[in-house]
Amino acid sequence: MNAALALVGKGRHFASIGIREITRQAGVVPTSFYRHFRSVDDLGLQLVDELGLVLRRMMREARANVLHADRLIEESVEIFVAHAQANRSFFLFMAQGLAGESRAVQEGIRSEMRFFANELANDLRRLRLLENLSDADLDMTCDLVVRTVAFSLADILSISPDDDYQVGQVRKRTTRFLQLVFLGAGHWKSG
Amino acid sequence: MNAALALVGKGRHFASIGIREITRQAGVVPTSFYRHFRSVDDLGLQLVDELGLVLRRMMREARANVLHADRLIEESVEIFVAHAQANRSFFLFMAQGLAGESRAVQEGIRSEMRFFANELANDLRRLRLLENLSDADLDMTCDLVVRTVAFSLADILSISPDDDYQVGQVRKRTTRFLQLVFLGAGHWKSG
DNA sequence: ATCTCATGTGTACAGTTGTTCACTTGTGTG
DNA sequence: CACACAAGTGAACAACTGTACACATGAGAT
Repeated sequence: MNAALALVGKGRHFASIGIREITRQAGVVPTSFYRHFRSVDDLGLQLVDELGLVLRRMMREARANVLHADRLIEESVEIFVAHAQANRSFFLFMAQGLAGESRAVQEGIRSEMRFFANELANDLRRLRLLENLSDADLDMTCDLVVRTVAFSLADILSISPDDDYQVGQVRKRTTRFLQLVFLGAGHWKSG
Repeated sequence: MNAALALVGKGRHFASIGIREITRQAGVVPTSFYRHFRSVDDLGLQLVDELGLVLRRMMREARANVLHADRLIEESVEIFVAHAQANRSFFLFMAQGLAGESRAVQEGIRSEMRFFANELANDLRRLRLLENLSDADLDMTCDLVVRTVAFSLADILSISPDDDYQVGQVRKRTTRFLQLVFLGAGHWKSG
């Protein structure tokens, strides 16, 4: 799995990676692959599971470190960007998988995003934010938030992590996007 | 190019398609490929150009047919969904290319999206909508709108075009997303 | 001390890939 | 009519692919 991720991190697309390539990167003979996975798609599914762990770690850190309610968005975006850079290959895999070749992987990633959106909705309820929204509308808003952040992934991953200026730009833009969405949500009248 | 699109439409990922596969689908001998393209990436770039035409046609139709300013969002979404279904393979290619393997294709698609966002901003200015926004903030808003719509692509493309119920759901959700964004934009104070 | 079993190895095979080269063929232009 | 030329052909190549099978090895349990 690390080998596959490494290849993705080097710019390859998951859909174009083969068994031999993976085992070569892992420093192991091709036949060994079958000791662990039925196919490359199977490996992909297990990667999705691990991606879930990465996302959960990120959420936990966000919950622990976002202290000032008034800077909630900025700080969350900052944590997100930091995690995206620290787990570059994982998030590359995620971005690829969303429109990937394996229906199962696609569905898995989407399911992780739904989970993430649900958790976000719960957090907002707990913080007593956006109480003007019905449950369905809150879910809708969180869905939009998660999508927006996910799209920023593409921005982050396509620039160099060292380019502080560009990273700052992405961070600023993502923050504005979310502020806009929350502003809209604050004025939304459910029903 | 049609052959490549057809393969994408059948569920293959562009990054995993080879020359022989394309020519086989086209009913032509592999060597013929080189008469037209330097490489598969080259073909991808030309597909991006054609994608640009598709998008422009869509914009033109939207401008011609969106009559009632108060139903602007709904009607635009409807036209978008219709085009996404009518050009399924093209939009699949677009979704794949966003996180694809070829940097050039990636950049091309992004550039098309920027163009689209700019045109949208111009239209809104012409319609005297969102006049409370500075130019930069209007651009930002349009960027968010285009991203949101692009993400809905993934939803549309992953369901069957015949499943009217699901298509309706996607249409409704996308409309809500955009209403939320525009509501936020309407209350946004530039500067 | 022996057995089990997860992991890895080596060899093999048939099928596929990208690319090359010299060739045919049809079509429009001078 | 002759010619140029864009488009397609067929054979060939070495490199690579997925997968099968029998075999090695080392660690933990009995």
